[in-house]
Amino acid sequence: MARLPLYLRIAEESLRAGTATISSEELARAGGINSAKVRKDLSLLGSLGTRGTGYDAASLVMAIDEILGVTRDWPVVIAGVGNLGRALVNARGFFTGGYRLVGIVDTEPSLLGTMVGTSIVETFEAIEQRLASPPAIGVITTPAEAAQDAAQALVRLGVRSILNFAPRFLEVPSDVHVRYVDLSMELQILSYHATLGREDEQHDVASVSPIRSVASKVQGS
Amino acid sequence: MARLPLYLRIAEESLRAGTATISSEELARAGGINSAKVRKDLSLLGSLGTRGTGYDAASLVMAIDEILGVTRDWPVVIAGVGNLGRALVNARGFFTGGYRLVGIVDTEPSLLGTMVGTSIVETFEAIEQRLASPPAIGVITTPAEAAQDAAQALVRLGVRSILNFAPRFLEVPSDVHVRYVDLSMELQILSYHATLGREDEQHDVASVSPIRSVASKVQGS
DNA sequence: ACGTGTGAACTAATTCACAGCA
DNA sequence: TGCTGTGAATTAGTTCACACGT
Repeated sequence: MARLPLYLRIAEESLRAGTATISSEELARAGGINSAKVRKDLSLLGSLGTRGTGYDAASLVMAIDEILGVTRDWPVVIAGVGNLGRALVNARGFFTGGYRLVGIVDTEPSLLGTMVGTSIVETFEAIEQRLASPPAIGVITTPAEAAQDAAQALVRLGVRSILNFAPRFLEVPSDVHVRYVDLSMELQILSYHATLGREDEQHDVASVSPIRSVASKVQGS
Repeated sequence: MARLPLYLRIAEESLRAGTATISSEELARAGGINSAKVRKDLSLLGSLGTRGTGYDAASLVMAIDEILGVTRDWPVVIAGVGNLGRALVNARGFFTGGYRLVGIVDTEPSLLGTMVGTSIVETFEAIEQRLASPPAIGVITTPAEAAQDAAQALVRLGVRSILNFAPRFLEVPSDVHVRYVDLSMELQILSYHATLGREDEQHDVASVSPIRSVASKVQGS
C-alpha cells in the first residue's frame, strides 16, 4: 500500500517527539486522511494496535520498516546529471535509510569524470564494470528524449525499480517497476483546480479546522 | 481530471512529430494506460474526436489548454532555497507555458539578497510589498519543520494553490488546494514492490510488449 | 470507556462491449 | 471498416458503524 511510508514517517516523528503510543485518529490527522482508512491499512499488517490504547509507535515503525524493507540495503544509480539529478544527490532526506547512491551516469562526454557530490559521473559501461552486484533502483533525471534509452540501460544493469522524473512513459519488461514523477504536470493539475473553481477537498481535516493563527509572524522562526 | 496534462503532453508531441490526428489507442499506448479510459476522459470535454479517424491533435491541445488554463498567466512563488528549490528554478521544463516565477522566499538571513537564477531571495514581507497582485501558486521546498509556516505565509500572500515538497501535511483553509510530492516516499514505495515481489502491473502496455532491443547500445545516442 | 478491527454499505474508478457515425 | 462515445458490468477504494478486546 502506497500509504505505508506516510504512516512510517508519522510514527517516527511521534517517537522523536517522545510519544510512545499513537491512535489511528492521530495518524489520520497528521496524514490528512480518514481514521478508518488508517485502521484498514494497518490491520492488514497484522494486529498491531491495542484496543482502547492505540498503536505502539516503535512496533509500528519496526513493522513498516520490515514490509518496506527500508532498513535493507538499496543501491541506487542516478541517470542524468541535470539540475534535478544534482539536487537529489545533495538533498538531505532523499538518500536516507538503506537507500545508498552507488553511481551517477550520463552520456554527455563533457560531464564524464566530473564530480557530483561525492560521486564521479561515469558511463553505463564503467559502472557495470565497477559494481560487484547490480543496483536495485534507478532514478532517471534525463531529458525526455533520453529517458527510454536510460531505462533500457538501467534494466541491463539489473535494476528492478525505476523512479522516472522525465516526462515520458517508459517501456520496460513487466517485472521492472516504474514510478512516475512529473513536476510540470503537478503545476498543471494545480492550475486546473484553480481554473475550474473548487470542487471537493481531498483532506477533510483542512475543511474542518481552519489555520490557527493567520496573523502570526510566520517567517520569524 | 489528473490525466489531462498527460494527454496534453502526448498531443503536443504528436503535433511536433507532424502527426495531425491521434487515436485513443495511440494516446493510451504513449501514456501507458487503457484506451477506454482515454475516451472516457476526453468525452467529458465534449465531443472532440471523429469516429473512424481519431482526435485532431491541434484541437485537443487547444481544448485541454483551455480547461487547464495553461496559457493563462500563473505567477509562482517558491518558498525555500535548498537544493530542490534551486533545481526547480533552473530546470528547463518546470516553468513553461504561463507558469512564471515571480519570487523566491527564504527565512535564512544569510540567503536574503543572494541570487538564485535570475531572482533575488527575499522575505515574505518584501515580496508582498513588491508584487502588485498576489501570486497564484506557491511551491514549498523548505525542510519539514518550516513547511507549515511557509504555507501560512503563502496563504497570506494570496496563494490559492500549493505544491508541497516537504514531508509534512499542511493545514490550510479549505479553499486552498495542496498537492504533495514526497521524493523519499517514492523510493520507499519502489522498494516495497521490490520487497514483496511483483503483484500486478500498472501499465498493461509494459506487460504486452517487452522492450524492443535490450541488446542494442543504449547510451551511445 | 476507549480505540481497534472488520463486515457491510457506499462511492469512485476502471474496463468491457457495442451501438452509431464518419 | 475503424474508431469514438457511452451505457452496463466490474473492480477497487473509501467510509460507516459497531462488535469486541483491553
